[in-house]
Amino acid sequence: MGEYNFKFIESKWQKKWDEAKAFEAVNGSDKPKFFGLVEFPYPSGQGLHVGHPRSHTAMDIIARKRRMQGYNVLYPIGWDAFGLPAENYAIKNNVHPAVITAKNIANFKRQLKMLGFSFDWSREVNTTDPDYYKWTQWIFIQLFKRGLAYKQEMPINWCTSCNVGLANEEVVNGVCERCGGEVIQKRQSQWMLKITEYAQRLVDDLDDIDFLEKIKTQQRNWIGRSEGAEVRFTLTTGDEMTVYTTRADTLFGATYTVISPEHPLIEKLADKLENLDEVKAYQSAAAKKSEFERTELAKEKTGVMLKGVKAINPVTNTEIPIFVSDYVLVTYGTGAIMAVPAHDTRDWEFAKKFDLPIIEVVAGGKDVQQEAYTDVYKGTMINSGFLTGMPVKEAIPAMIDYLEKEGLGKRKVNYKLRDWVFSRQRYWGEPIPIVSCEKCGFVPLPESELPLVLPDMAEFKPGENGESPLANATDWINTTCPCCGGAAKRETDTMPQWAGSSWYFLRYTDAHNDKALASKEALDYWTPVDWYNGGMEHTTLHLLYSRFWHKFLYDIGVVPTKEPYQKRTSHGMILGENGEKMSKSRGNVVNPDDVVNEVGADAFRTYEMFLGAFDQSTPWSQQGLKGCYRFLEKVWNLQNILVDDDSVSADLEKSLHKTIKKVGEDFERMKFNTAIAAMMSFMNEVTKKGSITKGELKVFITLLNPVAPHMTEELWEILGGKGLLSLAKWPEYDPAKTVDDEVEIVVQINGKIRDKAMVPAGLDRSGLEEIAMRSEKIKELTEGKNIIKVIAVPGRLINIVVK
RNA sequence: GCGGAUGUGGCGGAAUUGGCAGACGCGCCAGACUUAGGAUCUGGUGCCCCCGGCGUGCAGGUUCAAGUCCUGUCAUCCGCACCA
Repeated sequence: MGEYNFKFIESKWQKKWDEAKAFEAVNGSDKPKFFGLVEFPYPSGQGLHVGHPRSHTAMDIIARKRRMQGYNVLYPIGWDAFGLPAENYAIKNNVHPAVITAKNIANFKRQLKMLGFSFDWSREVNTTDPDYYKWTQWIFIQLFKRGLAYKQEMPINWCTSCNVGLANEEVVNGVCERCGGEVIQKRQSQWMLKITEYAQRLVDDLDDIDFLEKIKTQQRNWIGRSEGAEVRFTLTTGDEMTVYTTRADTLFGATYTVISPEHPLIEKLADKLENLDEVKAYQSAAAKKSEFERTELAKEKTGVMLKGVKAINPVTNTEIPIFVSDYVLVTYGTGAIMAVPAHDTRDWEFAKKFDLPIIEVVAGGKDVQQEAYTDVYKGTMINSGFLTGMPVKEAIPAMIDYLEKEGLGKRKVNYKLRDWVFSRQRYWGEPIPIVSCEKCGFVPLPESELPLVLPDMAEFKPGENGESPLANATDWINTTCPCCGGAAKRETDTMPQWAGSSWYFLRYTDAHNDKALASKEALDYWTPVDWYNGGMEHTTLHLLYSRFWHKFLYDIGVVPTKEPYQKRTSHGMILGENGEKMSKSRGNVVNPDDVVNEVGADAFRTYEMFLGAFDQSTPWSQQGLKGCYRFLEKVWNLQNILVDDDSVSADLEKSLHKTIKKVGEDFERMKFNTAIAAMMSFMNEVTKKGSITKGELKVFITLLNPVAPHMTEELWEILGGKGLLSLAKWPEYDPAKTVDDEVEIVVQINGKIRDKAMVPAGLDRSGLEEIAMRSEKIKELTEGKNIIKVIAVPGRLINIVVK
């Protein structure tokens, strides 16, 4: 027997799998399908970090097991390759981003191959490939044609030092990620996608899919649905303002109103305002505040009262002041609120600062002069006319009914979700396939002209005024209008990185189709994705965006399902050995290349799955890694005690069947650590026994194969197994052989363990009791005492309660 | 502030419905083999005042029985952050 030479074994089997096309999924198969998905990586210059293999190995285990169970498995991979780091690197080093991206992809590919994942490499996709982004552009055009993509002036992040527009991701703690310069808001025309149109469906359809509950919760919170009412206030000038509230019940307690600094009402009332200068000054001060300052100063309320105009509370008919304050957001509701200081913390703070009246309309809290009482579930209405005496929960609909009847307001649902800012003033992204024509406005390219290829440029620094680098590609920009044939200009903004990743999983089903993003047959067969594992950090970005795009594609008949992913799970982070997040600056980064070089891919994979609970963050441990290597080496060395016999021996049969059951079930629940622990236990038992038959070892390495595929494949060959182990049959267990004939039960007195006994497995309560009472130890301890009660739990314990 | 977690030996972590707390691995201790050991093998390893007690962040409660259920409280991490 040779030594455990993982280097030789691993490259040998990787080559064999490639040659045999062992992991290629089949389109047009009549087998049941399984579509397992992991997030395709952004090919960064740093190469793979240890977080990638955690997710990839987990899904690889599931995919390998499914394959052995007879499924037609699609486990694909690709590259989410547009994005800022490549572009920034390109600017700094004067290399084209395409060059650096190709180099990074080659490195990532080498690393992923070295880890032995059972990806179907024949379906590899790359978001920067024109054959791919042709369809990203195609989807954009469909969105545009249906009014879901529109251009609007929006504030963007502007670095005052680099003189350049920044994506949100580039603004860290309110300053420019690259230079640390101050970031302010600058208005610029931007492409937007109407994700808000799908808000309700994005919430509702969560009920039908199998996502981790915390993922659903996070998406629901992000979408932020709230039910309330819009209420119309008449002003003393005869004008009107509409406010949004979820607490219509408190209208009797509204003692002032507030509008946001950007609210159009200010413009409208301009001539009537006695303190217009003061108001204007406040507006411009608010506009100048950076996002950072606004959140920094969140606690301290500021504002200005509009002089010369008041609002009339529609139920009390009292005149109440109108304030302008930046604690009210123009982007939510109507940009105006009615303030009820007695029952809203923010209004209370504002009222205290400006010395405004606080009127209690819900009784049951503490003194509202001391703090706001905001509980919706308790409390009774007071000082509220026809609502007085009602509990809050009834008063809310009662008030809305009244407002609707009187024509003073109406029911209204609002969402926190905003439309998606889809423009980036950047080079390294998909060009937006729209031209702007003076006569025809925005015109989409005809589909026959796709892909609109990103022009090759030597200079891709962003423009002076926050324009995209593409603004310098004059030959490319100037074109003719597809509609009228006149002179027109191309859109110079590109799409964000989220564009290509919003539909990539669909492309895997039919990766080389040049007629459609994928054929109908392929989509019908493969979608939805059965199981998608990825990081929590994408929950309100990629995961939400791609659900939106998928629903849109469903609406226009491109995909057959409402939801893209049937099941979504998430893995915890791997921390540095010191328990901190891995980062270059902390110097605690573990490089997969080094690990594989030292202990091999199989030990690396095993440790990544063993180091802790899959869904939780856990620190890396070099010693722990060694432990997994030792385990594999011991498995390898079982050859030393091999008995040439294809049957399973009587004394290992039960353990083997129990292990099959445990490993299979634990894999499904992503309890990889306990599955591996069970295999370690089995191996320890074999070692203790001193021998293992060929038959037993074959079953055992089949179980281990999804975790450590190379070594088990080599052993399979040594044992004379037929074909590839990776394509062999997953073992089944006999439930009858997973239960012991005899079990140890404990005998307790008053809940404390006093004795143990081996009893037949099926023994009933009275049988157990009899055995317990016969025990010498128990006799002794219960002597002269009063037995009050005996609790017997078959298969577990007997508890004798004495006094 | 809101939302979501998490808290168990020296360490990473186990523990379906409440039913032997500490599986498995690391580390540590002892022994074996060795010229040698950061190799390998064997045995041991929660704590203590050790014939008996005590132990799952802390304080209570329910129960024959609580890591698990209930009430309160503290700590740490993550996400959102003036959303009316």
